[in-house]
Amino acid sequence: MESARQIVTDAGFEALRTQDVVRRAQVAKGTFFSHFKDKDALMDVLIGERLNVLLDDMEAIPRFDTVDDLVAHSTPLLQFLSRDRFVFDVFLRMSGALAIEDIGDIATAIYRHHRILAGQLKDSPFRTDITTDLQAEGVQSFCINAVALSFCALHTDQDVQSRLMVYLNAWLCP
Amino acid sequence: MESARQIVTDAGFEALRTQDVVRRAQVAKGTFFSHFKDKDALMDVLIGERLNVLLDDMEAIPRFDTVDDLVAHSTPLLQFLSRDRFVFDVFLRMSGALAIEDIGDIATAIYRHHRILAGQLKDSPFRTDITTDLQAEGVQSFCINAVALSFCALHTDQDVQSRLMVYLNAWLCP
DNA sequence: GAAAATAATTGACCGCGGTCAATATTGCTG
DNA sequence: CAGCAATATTGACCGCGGTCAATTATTTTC
Repeated sequence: MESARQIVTDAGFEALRTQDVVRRAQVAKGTFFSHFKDKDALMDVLIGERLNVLLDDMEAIPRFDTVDDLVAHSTPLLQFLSRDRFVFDVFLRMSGALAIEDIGDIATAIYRHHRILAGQLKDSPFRTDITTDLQAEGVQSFCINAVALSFCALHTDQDVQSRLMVYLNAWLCP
Repeated sequence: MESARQIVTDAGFEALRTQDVVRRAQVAKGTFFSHFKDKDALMDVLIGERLNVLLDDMEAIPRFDTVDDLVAHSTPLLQFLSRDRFVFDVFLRMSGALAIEDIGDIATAIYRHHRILAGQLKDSPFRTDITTDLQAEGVQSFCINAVALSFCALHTDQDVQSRLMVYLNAWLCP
């Protein structure tokens, strides 16, 4: 883990090679794969811990007074995901899991994000015709969509935040 | 292309190997990669043509009278995407492109889907406080989200359609 | 403390995507 | 048709993720 973190710091997520990790950690390749199912599993942990740091900050917020407020407090997460296409791809790939036993850190972080959002939305002055759980699911869906479009050459007219703002105004204050 | 289609028909998208494609097509590996940037580019065409068949059907619909109607007519697309995890991963990966010149068939199909939806929503009896363009973007976002959750072991309580129904009722008829 | 059972580690090896210098084919021109 | 340029094709080769039988280390048992 320490070797992997160092490589990511030095050269970025995309440049990480299992060979380099094991060389740095002074172990054999097989040892790596006895600890991690595959390379994605390592990425899952690496990205998961980054997400959890950002979620720690987010958890401290009691509620959102406005949509602007929500978007502002979501910015660190959005920026982390939209900074690196490779990271976003791993994020999408690991966001769900076919079997309970391989639910990883990213998927867990997404549930945590959902719980945090739902809690905060409970005390926020938005629409009341749907549950805060559903509101939170929608917010997450729109966050992903906004980040995804930020990577698309045909959608360079808006940045992630302003796109999310439009979505969430329509979603939370119809 | 013909070789690739045959392999997919016989063994599925995930089992496709460039080696097998070139062997079947009686050409060398290098020839394949002079026609396609990488394997994903081939997948993009293969999946893109499937999507366009489904969109052809969808285009024939004039409008949606209810959310149920919209969901019902979206079912073929949803089922295609949620049938095969590998296909959905490629779909997500190819859904945007960093540069205009590598916008592929899947990304193009997504724009087509958006245009079709926006056109149909124009004549549909849903909310009028936001543009049909924005409505369509939201519908797409929720479709992706519903499919993504269908692959997640923690969300087996609902099927894709009923999940989408909940989303779209909240989105289009607030 | 020796022997047996269990667990951890190793690195040669494989499969597959992708590259590229060499070679063959085609098209063009006088 | 010869000669040249442009284009298409080839397959040996590379990098990297992942496997697994063999080996070494650790724990358990009597």
